[in-house]
Amino acid sequence: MGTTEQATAPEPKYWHLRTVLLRAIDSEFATGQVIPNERELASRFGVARATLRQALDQLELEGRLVRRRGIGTLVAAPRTAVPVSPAEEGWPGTGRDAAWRIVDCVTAPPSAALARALAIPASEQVHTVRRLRMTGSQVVGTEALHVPDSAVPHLPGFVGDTGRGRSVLRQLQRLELAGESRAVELGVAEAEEARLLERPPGTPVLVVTTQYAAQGRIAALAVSTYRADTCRLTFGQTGLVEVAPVGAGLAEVRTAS
Amino acid sequence: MGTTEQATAPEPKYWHLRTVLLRAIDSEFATGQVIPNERELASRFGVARATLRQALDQLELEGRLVRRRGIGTLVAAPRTAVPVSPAEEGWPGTGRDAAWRIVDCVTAPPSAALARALAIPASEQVHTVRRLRMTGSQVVGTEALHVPDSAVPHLPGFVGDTGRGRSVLRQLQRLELAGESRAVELGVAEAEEARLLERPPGTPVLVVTTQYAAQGRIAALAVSTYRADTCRLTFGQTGLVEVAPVGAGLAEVRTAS
DNA sequence: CAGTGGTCTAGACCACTCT
DNA sequence: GAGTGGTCTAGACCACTGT
Repeated sequence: MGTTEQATAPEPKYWHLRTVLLRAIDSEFATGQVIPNERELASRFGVARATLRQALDQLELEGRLVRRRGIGTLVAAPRTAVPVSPAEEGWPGTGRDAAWRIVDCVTAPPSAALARALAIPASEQVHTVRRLRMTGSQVVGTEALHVPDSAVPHLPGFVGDTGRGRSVLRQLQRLELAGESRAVELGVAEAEEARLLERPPGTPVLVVTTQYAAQGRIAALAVSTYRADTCRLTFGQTGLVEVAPVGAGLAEVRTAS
Repeated sequence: MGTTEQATAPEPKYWHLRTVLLRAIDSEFATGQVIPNERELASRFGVARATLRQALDQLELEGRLVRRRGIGTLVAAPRTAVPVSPAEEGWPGTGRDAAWRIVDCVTAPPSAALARALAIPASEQVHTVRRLRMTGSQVVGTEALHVPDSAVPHLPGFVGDTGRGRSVLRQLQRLELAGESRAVELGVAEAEEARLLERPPGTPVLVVTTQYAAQGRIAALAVSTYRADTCRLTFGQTGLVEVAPVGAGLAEVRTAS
């Protein structure tokens, strides 16, 4: 039997369109190339623009298309692998490599939720370092690194925002890292985050929550958000074998049988 | 040139709606409760139904709402933590715990992409075990575990689909696991996958690609997909400290400053 | 300026679930 | 059958980018 089950599957138009467009961009377009505009495509396929946009929304979510207002819709580059693990991002990314860029550092009492997550009394001050994760000159992620004051007792007095941030990171680095546990989930970027990521609000992001344990307590809690459209997070034991750049071929592998 | 122009931020209606609705479901509704229907909400807020739906789409993507056709829109339960690491999901999940359920197992030559990813010649047979990841009786993920024939040479002759699947897993378990590397990215569920996840096509999923290394080669490649709406993937060194159930409080922590 | 994607409207019909 | 979310239409205007 073929693909012709009809009984029960009235495939929505937008889903069919997505499939057709996906095939098209895979075979007829190169990375970075502009595809025809939405009104053109809609009329070409004989659907309303809203319906076509539904299909494009899907492909954008999959990281296959990028839409730029005033410009057009482009075929996206394969997602960039972003290493997320002690070795690469380390305690600090102390500036040795340019992977992280400190935005600022504020010291304040924790919110209730934060105090709970850090397992500290609400009265203890918390240093929050805001950083940007860079890939070359591209911002791909943001991070809020929350550090209880007691974990980094020896901070210098008068330095700027980023200066204190650097000090916090250096202090952390001196601690013996006993372990870390992570969680990854899907979220959307709100106003401030979206601005830092240079994306509109509502942009889907991968949210990574990391608890760093040292000296039998939680030494830091990092909440990082990465652009879901352009990032593939890699958790390498940096093992023997390189993670194959499955990238765009991933769909192939997923559906291979 | 500065990125800090503010001028005017004409916040879209749907984004404002999302914020309002989010506050409402946080304060006035309990998990599992149905919120007013879309037509009702749209007229209450004085917007078109399509605009309201845009706001609901966002909240659904964030895992805060669940929409059920014919029923209504419900406040979603906090995401369930799904452990993803050797200890918990092991080579096998050999059936000892009910976390995985084998669907079937097919043996066939690999696609070009798969052969490349496994670093084997295209002529070698590959066993592909399809499994479902369970949380209680809920299906939260699917997996295609690709194993080169040469990694599991001692398979029994005549057993059913799931029987061979079990054998493959058992064989893998006997290998010494040298390391594994993972990647996580956002994807959408296509037809077959969507069916297994009991969701419509296009459902956002977290795609986890794992390479298992043993005996200096790639012993297996797993491509797992987890429902992004209901899952929080945890990568525990199963360290000292439990990952705090930041869950719904995560937003708080993210925006805390 | 013209052209692009982003937002929004006011309808319509369909598929599904429950009673 | 009544009520829900899912899909789709044919328009409109806005915000942004290039020239």
